[in-house]
Amino acid sequence: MPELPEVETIKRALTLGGRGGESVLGCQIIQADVLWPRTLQTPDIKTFKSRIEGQVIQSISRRAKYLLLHLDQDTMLMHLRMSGDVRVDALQNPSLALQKHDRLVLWFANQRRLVFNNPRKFGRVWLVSDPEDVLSELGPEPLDPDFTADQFYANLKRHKRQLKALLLDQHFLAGLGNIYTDEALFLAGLNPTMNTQYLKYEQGKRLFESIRTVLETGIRRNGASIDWVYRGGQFQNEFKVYGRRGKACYVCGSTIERIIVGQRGTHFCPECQNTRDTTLSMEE
DNA sequence: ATAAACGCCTGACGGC
DNA sequence: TGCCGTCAGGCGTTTA
Repeated sequence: MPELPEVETIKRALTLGGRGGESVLGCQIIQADVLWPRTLQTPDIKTFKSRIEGQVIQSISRRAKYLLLHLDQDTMLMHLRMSGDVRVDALQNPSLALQKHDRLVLWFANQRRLVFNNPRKFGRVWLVSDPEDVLSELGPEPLDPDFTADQFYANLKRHKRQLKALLLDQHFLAGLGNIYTDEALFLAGLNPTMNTQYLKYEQGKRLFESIRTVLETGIRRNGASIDWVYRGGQFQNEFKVYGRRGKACYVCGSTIERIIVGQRGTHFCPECQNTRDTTLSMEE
């Protein structure tokens, strides 16, 4: 489910309230329950429960697709992977039933609870004293004001890979997923299969700006809501290529295609995104 | 270095 | 109705 804008939306809701829940800042954890043991990446359940109980949520942040709850002593990190979601329940009725696929619960002292729901069980939670233990291998944050188009292009040119596969690599750039990558490549007019070795500076700069534009638009729309999981986002109404196989391109009217790139379903306009590798051009 | 195949999971959807 | 294949917002490991 979540890419950078969706996790950012959840972060803001947990910080400021919204999405049907209240802010969890200042909430003290009185008990933790792990309903699906493999949710916990580290430490073991017994240590997790004893360490987290009593700590207060001091602040909340996001790094790439990770959500970070900063506690008194430790940081709890969550990665939602494909189908994770986080909600806050107010317990007017103390026995309010948990929901299907709830995997981890933090019970607060003020009659609330934070629940990690995760149908496909891919999501993971960490409790560590130093979040860098988990985050140290991540690439740059695309919206970091100190990250520049020149740096992005220089990084691109250190690889000879299919462009989309590189953008999805979290070591290269941290936060893009399948939807926003397809949308950014369309906005930049670049073919997802082209090799980065043929990318010109102007193309790289335009890609950098397109990535920022789609991420910022996604955040402004509170992320995208698709499939059976609803989070109140609206960005799905602005998809230009994702999920539009067989439909007409809004720009040129060509039929949007779906191919596989880097093991992922990939949507693009063959006319607007007809950049191609030099080698392929010579073969044609 | 790059990339493919596969594993991890549940559920929705379309075709027959 | 059931059954079946396909697809799904991610990522780690293993294998070429």
